Amino acid sequence: MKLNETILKSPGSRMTTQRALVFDIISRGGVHLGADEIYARARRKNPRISLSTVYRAIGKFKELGLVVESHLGQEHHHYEAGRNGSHFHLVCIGCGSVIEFEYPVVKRVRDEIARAGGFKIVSAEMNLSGYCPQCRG
Amino acid sequence: MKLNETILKSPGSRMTTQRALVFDIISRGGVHLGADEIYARARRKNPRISLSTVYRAIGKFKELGLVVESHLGQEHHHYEAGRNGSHFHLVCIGCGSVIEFEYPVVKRVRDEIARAGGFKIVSAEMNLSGYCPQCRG
DNA sequence: GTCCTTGCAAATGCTTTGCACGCTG
DNA sequence: CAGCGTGCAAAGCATTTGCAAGGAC
Repeated sequence: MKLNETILKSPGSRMTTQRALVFDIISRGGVHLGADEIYARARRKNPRISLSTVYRAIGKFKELGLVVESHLGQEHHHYEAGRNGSHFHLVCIGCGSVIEFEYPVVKRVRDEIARAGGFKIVSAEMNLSGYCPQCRG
Repeated sequence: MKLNETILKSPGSRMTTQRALVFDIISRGGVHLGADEIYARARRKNPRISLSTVYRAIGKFKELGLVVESHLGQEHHHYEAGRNGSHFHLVCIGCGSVIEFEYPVVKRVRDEIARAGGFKIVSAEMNLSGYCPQCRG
């Protein structure tokens, strides 16, 4: 598990059961979880955990690069554990399911843009929305 | 101007001075404007306009496809007038400026994904963040 | 004249913060 | 045992909504 190492390396950060729990949930969550869902699942293991702790844990993980935030739909944020930006999301307008695509296009664009404009790209996000095979028609 | 025709064509929608004003501001706003900025500019022309009217106007324009909403940064939404999804945004983490790129990649991905997965893509958005030539180093 | 739109104020939903106590390193 | 992390409650923002009055067609 990467959490322990990373947290302990970062000066002034401590390892707690709450953080371990939140990180575990985000890592396992195949789908992209919202803060509320992470909170709900966390309470099943630790009923005393608070929503602010969930948010603060997520914030720390983002800061350490362990978790990536994405903006699916127009609603709240979604989180997923350590990936390196070469995939993107496809949200079905019909059923709300999120399909994840691995695709080198993000990296490709990244390189081309960086070369063309002198930009240093730090992160890339791509979101498509439409209808999945079941929902279209 | 496309606003009049489009509004009048759509059944049960009416043309008002407030809507004209809001649409004009979004159209001219070279940068991508947030609701608060649109509101601020609108008040300079019409001090009695309310923020809810701005939001409702934007909502109507989105519905009619006249305006596109994007999620730059993690903050609030930004709006821009009628484009056809073949461009994307690059946000500088240093100075906050938004650079807009025309690039056929979105269309390309769209077609490939649609073919591969049986998806019908309705809209696509791509956001990159990083450092512009002035801010990096 | 009908009924869509506006303005105001209050409500909502997600996220953040202040503060005293608890626990990690 | 110093100081970061937690829980609770309350605050903060962007956005939405209810309602009566106003305006477009």
